[in-house]
Amino acid sequence: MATSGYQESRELFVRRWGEMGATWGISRTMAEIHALLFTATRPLCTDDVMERLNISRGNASMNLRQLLNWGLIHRVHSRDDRKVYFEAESDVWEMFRVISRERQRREVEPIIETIERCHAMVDKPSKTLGAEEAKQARVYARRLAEMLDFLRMMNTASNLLAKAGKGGIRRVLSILSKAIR
Amino acid sequence: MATSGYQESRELFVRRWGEMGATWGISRTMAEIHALLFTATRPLCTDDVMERLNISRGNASMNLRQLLNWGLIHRVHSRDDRKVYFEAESDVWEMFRVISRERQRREVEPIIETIERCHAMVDKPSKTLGAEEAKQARVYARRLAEMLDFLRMMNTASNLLAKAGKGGIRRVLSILSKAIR
DNA sequence: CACTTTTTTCAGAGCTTATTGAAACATATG
DNA sequence: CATATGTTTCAATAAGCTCTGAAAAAAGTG
Repeated sequence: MATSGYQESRELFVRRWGEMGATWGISRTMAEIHALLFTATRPLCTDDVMERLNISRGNASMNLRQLLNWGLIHRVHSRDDRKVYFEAESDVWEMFRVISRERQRREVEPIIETIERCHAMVDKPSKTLGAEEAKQARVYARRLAEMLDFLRMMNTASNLLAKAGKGGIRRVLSILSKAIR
Repeated sequence: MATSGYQESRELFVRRWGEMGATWGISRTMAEIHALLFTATRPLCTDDVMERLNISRGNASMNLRQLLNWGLIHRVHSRDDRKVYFEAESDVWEMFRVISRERQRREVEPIIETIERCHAMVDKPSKTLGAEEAKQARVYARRLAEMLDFLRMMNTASNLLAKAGKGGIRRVLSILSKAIR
């Protein structure tokens, strides 16, 4: 196949999206598959993905599953054959909502729980500590409390955004831009 | 040293913060050093960091420098000796501002540039494309445009927040929570 | 239910990234 | 400016993460 500007552009996008994913803690291949499906005009099957990205069946399967788990892509069944096809969420706002909700659930909420536990461990003044150490413990406890406060607020904000949907997010950003300057 | 609840709690926090960093594309050690300094009640020197985290001098030096580059920690000079001490930004809101600004600058802005380039490559209808492919290219171009629109808006929002500072962020979140429900 | 097609799993290979430790480089001191 | 103290660099190594490929499992078909 001759490389048209279209194909060339798409390849560039897929590669670059993969690199970005990598710096955000998403495996390069998973991000590439996502980019491939996001820029596809029809659902692709596992073999399509394998061929376009030059990856093994196992790798494709694993990463497709992860993308399904994230809710970033969906299964589509064809009438013609018995393969499973995949399709990405194409609305970028919805995509953002899904990602931020999932990261919140998987990574932020667990760290909040940990910090709560850490805070509980130093909450009541201990008799086993010297005066100096007790003072340090209080400073430490206050910082944890501030971090908790912050993370909980982010959690709330994220939930609100998730509820708000596309229109809501746009509205918020517009309010935001006026409210600040 | 007997492990007080304080020390135990702090170790847990440092470990957990490191793990979280890792899932967000920040090296475990860098995040651990950051947590250690964030929870410290006095500035620490390289040897303190090495000892507390059981890491080599080179590793400590490299990661401390990276944290300095991010603007998450600062050098402090002691009168007593000629060592350099390090201190973390202790205001979580400021910390968040720094991180989001840096990620924007390092990772989001470059991907915006790439997508602009990708979009330019398929902007004008090509004569080398068949009718079917031209149609696909148009769908693709539209998706890129939507993505660009979204990322630019995020960029704007992030810049606004950066300008707004702590008070501003709080205010925005409060507006946000009212504006949505 | 026997057979075909498609998908998933996972142990080992391969690759990327992080870490060490020692040498080179800075900087302060008398 | 010689020496001591502290910091950075970087090649070699280690650790961790990703990918492959083939075998097992699952799903579809007549």
